[in-house]
Amino acid sequence: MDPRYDHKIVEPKIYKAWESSGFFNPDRLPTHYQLQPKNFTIVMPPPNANGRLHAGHALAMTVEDIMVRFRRMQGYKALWIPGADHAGFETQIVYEKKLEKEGRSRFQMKPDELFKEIMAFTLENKKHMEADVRSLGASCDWSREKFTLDTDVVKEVQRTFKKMFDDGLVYRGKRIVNWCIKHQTSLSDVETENVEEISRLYYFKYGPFTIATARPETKFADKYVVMHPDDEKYKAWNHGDKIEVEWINGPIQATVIKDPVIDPAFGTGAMTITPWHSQVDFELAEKYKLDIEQIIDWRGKLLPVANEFADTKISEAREKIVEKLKNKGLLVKVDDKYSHVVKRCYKCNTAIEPQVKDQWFVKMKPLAELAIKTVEDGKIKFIPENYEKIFLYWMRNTTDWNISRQIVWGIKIPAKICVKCGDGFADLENALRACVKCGLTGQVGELKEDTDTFDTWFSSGQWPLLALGYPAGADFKNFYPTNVMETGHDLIFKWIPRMVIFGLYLAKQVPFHTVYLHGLVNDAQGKKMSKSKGNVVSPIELADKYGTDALRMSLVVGNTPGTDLPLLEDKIRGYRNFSTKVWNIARFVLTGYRESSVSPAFTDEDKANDAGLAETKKIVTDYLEAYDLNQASSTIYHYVWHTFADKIIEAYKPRLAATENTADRAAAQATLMNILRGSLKMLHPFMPFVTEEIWSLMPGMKNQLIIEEW
RNA sequence: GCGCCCAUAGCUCAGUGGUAGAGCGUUCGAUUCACAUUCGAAAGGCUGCAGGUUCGAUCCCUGCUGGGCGCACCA
Repeated sequence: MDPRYDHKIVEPKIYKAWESSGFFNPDRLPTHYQLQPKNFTIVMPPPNANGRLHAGHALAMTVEDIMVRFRRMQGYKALWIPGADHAGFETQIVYEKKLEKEGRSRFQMKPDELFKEIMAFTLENKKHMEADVRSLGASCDWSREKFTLDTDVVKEVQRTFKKMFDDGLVYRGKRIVNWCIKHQTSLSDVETENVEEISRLYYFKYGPFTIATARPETKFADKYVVMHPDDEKYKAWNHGDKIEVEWINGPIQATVIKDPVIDPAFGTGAMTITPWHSQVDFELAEKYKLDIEQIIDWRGKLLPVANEFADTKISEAREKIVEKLKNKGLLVKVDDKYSHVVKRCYKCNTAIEPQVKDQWFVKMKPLAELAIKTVEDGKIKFIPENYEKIFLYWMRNTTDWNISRQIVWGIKIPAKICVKCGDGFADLENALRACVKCGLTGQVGELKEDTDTFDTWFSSGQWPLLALGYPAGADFKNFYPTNVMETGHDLIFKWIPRMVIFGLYLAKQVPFHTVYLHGLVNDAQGKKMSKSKGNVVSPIELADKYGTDALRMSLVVGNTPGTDLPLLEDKIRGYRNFSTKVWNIARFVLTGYRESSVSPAFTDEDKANDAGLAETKKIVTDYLEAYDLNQASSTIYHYVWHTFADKIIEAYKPRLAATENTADRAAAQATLMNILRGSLKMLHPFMPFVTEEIWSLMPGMKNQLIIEEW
């Protein structure tokens, strides 16, 4: 054996050997595995095809690989399906930046051309992502790899839409959406960030009232003034009263609305509403069937209703409008320390402009109820447990889900929209020619194709089904429901609920029995890694420096699910030393190894040490079965280093020093070999490379360690 | 405002109803030995604060203080 373990040479060699042996594919496992009736399945959360893996992926790959390798060695038909995510909005933004650099813009391109370009770009980059997954030692079945824009995936996602449309679970509706004026698309709530801001709160005279607003630029068409029904200050007015008001662009007639959503203690207790650009206002408008009018266009500029301010950006218009109101004597006061929360685009940080738009929505209530019941019945186990509470809390407070996106890089919504009445219809076969709804009233509604694409989570929510070939695929029959969904705890809202819902809705069964949520990997200071902060550490570079095994150990030892962890280089170095230790243990045991014809005479010490190994294995197995990777890995680590190396080997040195092949020497040697074998097996899921390499150097080993019996 | 989590060694974090552990760091010693090092030893903790349950609480409960995160809002 080489005096030093060189991971740079060994790792690629070993991974290649695993791939060519075919054991990542459960169908190609040796015979005794085929007899094992139990499956173990994990569907990999597909990494973005466009990017390299980050530290969070490294943790995910490590955790999932440990689970899969453990079960494979136990004799399960272990299936881990890799995937690649087209990552809709994310990727389109990356590509738009590229276009920007080249002096182009997506708004000057034909949608299908843009789509083709992004596809080529994505498929080209996908190789790098896959290489990263391999370098982390992931024992996933590449022959089953799925891309989220594979033809069958696209077709099935569209079929789901049709089914939901037929079942009345999706509807076309005018609703407030989160509109990003930069990206020219609506965003779901999880794609926006709430940022606390200090702004000015302006108080204006509005007829007999004083109203407060942070957004004077939206107020041109405000013609409803709202107050709480029980507010003593305003008891002189009744719901529906008409009043004459001198307003920004002259006198208008306003209507009094009384509604309990108003907080009498905020501002003056009276406000005017702008239903097109505010969620609450929109809801009021719906409730009382009020007129709604768009004030700000899709690019964030004022519309002609603003008269002389038309075509001005809202940020520029604000102070000018305040100035005008001040000159008209309508400005009462300004509070410049008003703290409130503003929604921003999670990608470009642009302030979200609430807009009313015709979009497709998923009716969440009945689906959420399905999910709640299933989880309450204990059909899905959360690790750590408290995430069940978070899941339920979110599911109980969910609102309808806007699934329309105005970007090309995604799965097209197979629908037709009526030009006349604005209603929409699912249309998979491109068969609809005229509006059904208008047809009922004897009119002809011309239809146009919906050019929008699905929110990425609409398709990724179906991923466990799609990756297994739902509904007709053999894998779906054999491997659904999967055992574990392992992903970051930040996806407890974004992804997990949608997968549960689609699983229950489409397959009538949970998509997975266990949800394992790992923490987020931060930098050494515990700060979130981000490109803008420049503190991103590549797991691939660290693995290159210290070995993948060392990186993997550092990510699981002392780390608990659900808790964020810092990526500490010192810690990785510590486990690099451990892999060196393992290598040297093997060197010591194997280089002194001599074939012996003498039958060994085992001592009490030997028996005690064999028993110690068995006991350790039992403990580790129990931990692994409970998905406690921290305890499992810590236990092995201490056993191998501080029991096997420090105590047992030291104690056996005199017995091995015998020059003759005595029965005692044979016993000592056999015992050490047995403990080495057992240790390598236990370590293999955690440190697959160094253990497999040592295993190949052991005398009389026919199989790869990856398929050795646990 | 609502919800969730955390508080343990210098740092980063585990853990358990029976007066606490790891990695890194620190100190001392050993090392021609399988060891890009390793081995042996040591120092270091009123387990955030105050109550309660218990024979016994770091662990379970309540409150408080201090942090983190998520959600939702009021113009």
